[in-house]
Amino acid sequence: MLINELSKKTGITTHTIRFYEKSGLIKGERSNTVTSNNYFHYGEDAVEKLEFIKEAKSVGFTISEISEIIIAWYGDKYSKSDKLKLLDEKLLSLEQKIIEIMEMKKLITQFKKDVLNDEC
Amino acid sequence: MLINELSKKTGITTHTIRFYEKSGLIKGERSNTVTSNNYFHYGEDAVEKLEFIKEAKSVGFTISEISEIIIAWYGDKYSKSDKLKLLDEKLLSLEQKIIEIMEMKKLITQFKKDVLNDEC
DNA sequence: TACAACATTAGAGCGTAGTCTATGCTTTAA
DNA sequence: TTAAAGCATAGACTACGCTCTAATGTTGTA
Repeated sequence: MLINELSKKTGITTHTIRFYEKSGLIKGERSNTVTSNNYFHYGEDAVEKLEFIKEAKSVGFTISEISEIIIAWYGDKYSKSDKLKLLDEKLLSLEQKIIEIMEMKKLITQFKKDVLNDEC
Repeated sequence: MLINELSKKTGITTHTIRFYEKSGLIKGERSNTVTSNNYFHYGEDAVEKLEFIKEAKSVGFTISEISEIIIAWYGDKYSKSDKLKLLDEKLLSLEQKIIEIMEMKKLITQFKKDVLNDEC
């Protein structure tokens, strides 16, 4: 599919898709049969990756972290054990985020008590 | 205390403290007895707020969200019930973040399985 | 064949959250 | 008393993650 269709399928603008492509998160391919243009073609993997990027962004991963995960997931740059190591690190960082959020919940719950008791 | 001491106590640079002050997150006071300078003085509340800001940032709250929370916590701009409502909203958004992180954990765990099974 | 719709690249602009520099005044310690 | 350290303000600069514009070429439908 071309970029416009990819955009419609994912709800991500073509501008942003191109930005992600420049950032190395996804990769379109030029047809080796068509020579009249230099349009990029995308497969279902691009849809999958873009959906992943949306979710990964919402949990606070940066573009470069997302890039690492995608390379560990799809790429052939790392060895199997390196991929697993990287993914485990990301799982750990997610655990850490949950802990921090729990602590923040406690804090805000305490703020609520303070408000109720007129302590500030 | 003056800004330098506040900085040392919290580990936040004076530049960033001033940035937070401009953003309305903390507020120093000028002494009404000293007239030879216009230095800002900070109390323990500033330390408390800055520590909170650090934690709130790490869970992904923006400056303007943090500002809202601090106003609900310390300020007298909102009514009691408005404060509680705002804090409850923030608690809900934290619950939502946890759910998203759980989903991301599932995804990455699946990626690990894919890697192990050479499925990508 | 005209023209709208879509493709590409390069590069400018923007909001957020700092980070740093310059300038000038004040305080403090030698 | 003088030099170093600290304080204030204004404004420039930076990184990240987009977002948009301009210029130009291609495709598809009336």
